[in-house]
Amino acid sequence: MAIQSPARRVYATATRRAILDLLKSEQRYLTAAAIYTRVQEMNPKVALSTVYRTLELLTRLGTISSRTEAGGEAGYLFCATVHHHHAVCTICGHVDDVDCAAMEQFKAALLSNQSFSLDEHSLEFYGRCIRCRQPRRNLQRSRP
Amino acid sequence: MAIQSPARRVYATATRRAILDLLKSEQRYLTAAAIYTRVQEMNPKVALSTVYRTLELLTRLGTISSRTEAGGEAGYLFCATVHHHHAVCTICGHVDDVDCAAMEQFKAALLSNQSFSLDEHSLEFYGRCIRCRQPRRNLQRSRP
DNA sequence: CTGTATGCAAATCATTTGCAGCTTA
DNA sequence: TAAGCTGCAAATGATTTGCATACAG
Repeated sequence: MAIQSPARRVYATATRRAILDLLKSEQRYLTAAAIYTRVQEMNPKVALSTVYRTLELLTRLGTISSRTEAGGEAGYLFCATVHHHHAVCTICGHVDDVDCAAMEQFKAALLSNQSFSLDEHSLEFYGRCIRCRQPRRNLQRSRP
Repeated sequence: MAIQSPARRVYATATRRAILDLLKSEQRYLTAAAIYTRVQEMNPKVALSTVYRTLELLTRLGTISSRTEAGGEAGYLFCATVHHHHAVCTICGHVDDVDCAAMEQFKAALLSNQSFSLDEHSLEFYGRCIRCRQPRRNLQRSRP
């Protein structure tokens, strides 16, 4: 049997709260560096390593998820639900959730077409969100 | 109008051929380090930087595609076709192509449900390929 | 020959880690 | 008061780059 883990306590510090609040409010992927910049506005003494440690903690707790962005940097997103997909706006970066009902269809087809037994899948959509579909009022911003 | 690029010549060297052949034969994602090891068996003098430069070239030419693996390293796969998806065997790493006919369905649903205009999507499947579905004869190998 | 490719070594860049001092519960 | 955090500085590890030399066409 597995050895029982010592049930480590987790403290709610100001920096941790700030990082989580930031990710909650921005509904899009943010890099560690971008988060660091924003959190420094609050407390200039925070260290980048603390940001990384916090992001690692939140990921481990299942509170946020991450993915690798184009340049090789990691992007972090507040997203609590268990399994779902993302619709990522290519203009403002806004992320919405999408369910995956139709996936069962794929699963059956895969099994009969190429005898592939589907266990997991990862799916992400890229396009223009409702606000960015009207050119005039889009939220375009520099992707940090 | 855009400035005409100088149409740089591309040489077919032994190292480049070896890397491409390797990726063609292994139908799964390989890391730069793994490729480097294999290519060294042929010519011990190759440099890791040459491997990276070749992978960058092949990616730019659209001959291979890459993705970020779990540990943060990049994995490279020979895959010439334009748009499709992958069925990745979680046991042996073998990658097969899958088309995405049913995606049009998602597209319509996304547009009507959340006014999201779908331009691109990325989708990857994880499961057991035909050979690994029989426990006796599976091809399990260390994932480089 | 001339433009390209390569090996080598040094430089980057994102991320991680060791440690001593500071905080939270 | 502990058990956990944090800042700082140094260590990693993957990938990139400068440069002088070797090679393909």
